[in-house]
Amino acid sequence: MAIRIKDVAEKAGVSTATVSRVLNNDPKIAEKTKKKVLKAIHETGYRMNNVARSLKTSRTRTIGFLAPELVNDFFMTIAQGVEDELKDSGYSLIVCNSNESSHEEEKRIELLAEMCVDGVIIIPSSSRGEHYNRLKNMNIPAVLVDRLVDDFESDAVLVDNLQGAYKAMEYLINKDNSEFGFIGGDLSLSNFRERYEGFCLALEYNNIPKNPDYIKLGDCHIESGYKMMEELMNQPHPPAHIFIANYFMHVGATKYLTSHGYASKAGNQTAPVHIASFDDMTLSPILGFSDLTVSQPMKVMGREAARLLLERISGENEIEENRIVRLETNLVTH
Amino acid sequence: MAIRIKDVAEKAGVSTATVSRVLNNDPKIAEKTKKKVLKAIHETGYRMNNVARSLKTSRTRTIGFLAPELVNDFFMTIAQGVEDELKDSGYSLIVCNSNESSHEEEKRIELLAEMCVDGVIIIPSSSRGEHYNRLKNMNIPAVLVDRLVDDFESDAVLVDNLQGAYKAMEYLINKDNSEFGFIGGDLSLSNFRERYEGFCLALEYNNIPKNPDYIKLGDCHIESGYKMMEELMNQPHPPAHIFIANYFMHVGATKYLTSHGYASKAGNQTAPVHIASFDDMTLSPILGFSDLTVSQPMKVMGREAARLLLERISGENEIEENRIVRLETNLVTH
DNA sequence: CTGTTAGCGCTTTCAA
DNA sequence: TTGAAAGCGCTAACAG
Repeated sequence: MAIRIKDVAEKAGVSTATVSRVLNNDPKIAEKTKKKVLKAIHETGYRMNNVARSLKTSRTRTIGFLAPELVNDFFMTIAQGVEDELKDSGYSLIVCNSNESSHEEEKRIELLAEMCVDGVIIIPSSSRGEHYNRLKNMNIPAVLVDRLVDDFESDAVLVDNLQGAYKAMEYLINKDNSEFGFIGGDLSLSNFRERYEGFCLALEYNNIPKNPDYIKLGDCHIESGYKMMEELMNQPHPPAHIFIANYFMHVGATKYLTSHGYASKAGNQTAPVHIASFDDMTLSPILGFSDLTVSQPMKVMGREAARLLLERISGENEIEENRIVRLETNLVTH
Repeated sequence: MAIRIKDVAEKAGVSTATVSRVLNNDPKIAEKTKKKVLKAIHETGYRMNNVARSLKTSRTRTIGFLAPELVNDFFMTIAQGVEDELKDSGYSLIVCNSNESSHEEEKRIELLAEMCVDGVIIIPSSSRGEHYNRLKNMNIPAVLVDRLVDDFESDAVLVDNLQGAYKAMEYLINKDNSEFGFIGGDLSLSNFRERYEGFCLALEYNNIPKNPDYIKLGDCHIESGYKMMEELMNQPHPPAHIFIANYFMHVGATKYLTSHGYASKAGNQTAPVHIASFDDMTLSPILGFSDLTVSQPMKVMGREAARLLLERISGENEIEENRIVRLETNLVTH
């Protein structure tokens, strides 16, 4: 039905091998033949069948990107970074959704393996990583982004979460060292744990007592942020400053405050709470109650992940050890 | 290197054909043989090579999803809807980014065609659709979502944009029929044009004059929304009510107002402007100055698109005409 | 520089 | 119910 290499060969009066060579930019081909073939390709409207090529070469020139959610600017900005880096490499990205479930994640990985992707970039959906080993068995290189997992070792791109949280806390403490609350995600996830450690360290260093009632752990979603903020504000004496370890929880917390009639900082300084949070997103500037965020270099994270992966795939310099790239965060004031 | 069907066949003491039959749930296979094969599959850790299968069957069981941006909750929620619908069909989704460029879009379509996807769902990046015809040539069914394009006909899933805008305007007008501003995107895009028409119709019907100075057209991004709002507010007599035809422009407009010290509706009604906008997103409730949005059923749009596409792919009932599904919008007050 | 040819791993007639 | 064998469309020795 579709035009095959054979049709082009016949039209150009050459062999299929020659057409294939033209298609693959083989240098040792006569300029004249090349022209002839190119003309035939154009006239027939021939398009490569990548499935056939992949079967032969056992390379698909595709990379899988597995994120816990699609509707998530943080993950998708990282994906965009990956794409940017891949753009000129001839590789294309297959974006998949693990739906925040280890089980779904496992199924997706199987699928990507069956599709014979050349490599995979994963934003882990939990701290469980044992099922990633299927990739190792199949010799498919993987790079983790944002967090590490148990029972699986590979290249990874992370940010300095501890340092980021610490710096933000330092900023808050310098303004006013009263009580500090913390809203965060599951501490079994490496990134959240590190941010919590940064929070604690800053308090310790400044001799500020840590009040357990002020520590609220949820699940890094808007709804959870809302709930955690509610619990915090419903205390007899809520903390004046709150560090939120994740953008979406920050959004949820803001929703709570807004919908309960709290006045934001707009214009006055009588706001009931003062928030600093991890992640600087497009909407961060319009989140009231907050003028400080810890910005992660999302695109760079994606680019780095792609770079590490392409190096593994090309396999030029047999890399033995697992490489962990730690990127710096930036404080952003609004 | 990897285990092939042949290895399994040898282990089980049957032919490759038999293994293949087991793999494909062929009913006419002896229960005993099946058990034997399954055991061998399990013991060898065999995994299907989908590339080889696809070459043979010329079906990849993959669907391409092409959106102008990845970092866009609107597009990604639609993608999520597509995934939801596809979940139990054995098809998987390849999410691609056209980067809001017709040219990139064309390249992506080529790529998807080369990857031999079984169908494509497209959110067009512009009103140009002529390059989509390559899909028709290759007999790859396509479904458009969100907007129509010139020079290409296919199934499509849209919302009733005109009606949505009209309803929102009606709501605003009922509260106070003074001056109305409009901030929107490129009117060559069918969705924005329809929303503009709804805006105009509502004014006409209520005998409210349309002031050309109050009509601002940008490019449906945050920055543009900011700029358009700036232009509106810098007029000697800015309109009191503004309809914004897109969520991201609404965000930008809000950014402008917030960063220029305008007090939002929180608590008082002295806000300088009153905004209604298209799209109801998670953050819509915390956008000040606004208590009304037109909600598009994003997930349903995705599901419908997937449904239409799968019908085309299965090709059971040779559908002749192009089907346009128009979904209703909902007014949401915050 | 170009052609011949042997598969890549799978499915699917056809024959047994 | 199972096996033998012929390809799907492409690439890569190898030979010329």
